[in-house]
Amino acid sequence: MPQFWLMKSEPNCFSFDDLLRSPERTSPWDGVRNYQARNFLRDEIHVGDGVLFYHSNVPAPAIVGVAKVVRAGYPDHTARDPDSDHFDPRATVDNPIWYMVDVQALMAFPQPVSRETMKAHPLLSDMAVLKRGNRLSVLPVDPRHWPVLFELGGISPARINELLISTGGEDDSSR
DNA sequence: GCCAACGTTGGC
DNA sequence: GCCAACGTTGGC
Repeated sequence: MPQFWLMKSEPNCFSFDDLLRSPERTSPWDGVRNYQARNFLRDEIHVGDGVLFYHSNVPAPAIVGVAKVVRAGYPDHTARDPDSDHFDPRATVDNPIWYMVDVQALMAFPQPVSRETMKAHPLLSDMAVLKRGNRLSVLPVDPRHWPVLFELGGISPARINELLISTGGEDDSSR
C-alpha cells in the first residue's frame, strides 16, 4: 500500500515549479539534516509513495502539488560536498549519515490547499504539519486526510491514483 | 522582523 | 547523563 508523505520546501529555495521544470520532472530531495526525517527517507519511504509538496516560510503556506517517489532512500552526497550548504564533515562513503529520495512531480493542485484552509477544516485540523512548533520537513500523512486534501486541491482521488500508477515518462500525466 | 519551539552541542 | 546555550525553523 502506497503511503503519502508531506514534504516541506521553501519555494524561494526549491519550489514545486522548480520540480516541474527539472529533467523528467524529477529531482533528489536532498539536504534533509534531521534524524527523524532521515529515518523516514532511509527506511520508510518507498517507490510509488505519494508526496504532497508543501511550501513553507512564505506569507501563505500551502500544499501546492502532488509528486511521487521514484527512487527509494540512498546516500545524500551533498553531505560530502564541502561546497554544499548541507555539508557534514562526518559523512563518509561507508557511513553517509544522511539520505535522500528522488521525487517526480505529477501535477500542481489546481487549487492549492492553504495552511489556513487546513486549520479551519474539521477533518484536517489535527494534521501533524499544523501542530505548533512542528519542524519536521518530511511527515507521514494520515490516510483519512488524503481524499479530503485531494478534493480541496481540485483533483479527484481516482485521478491521483491514475497518476501514481502511470510510469510517468514523457506521457500526458501532467496535463 | 519577531519569537516560540525544537534539535543539537558541549561542559561538567 | 544532565541541562544550559545555541542555531534553526517557520508561522505570524
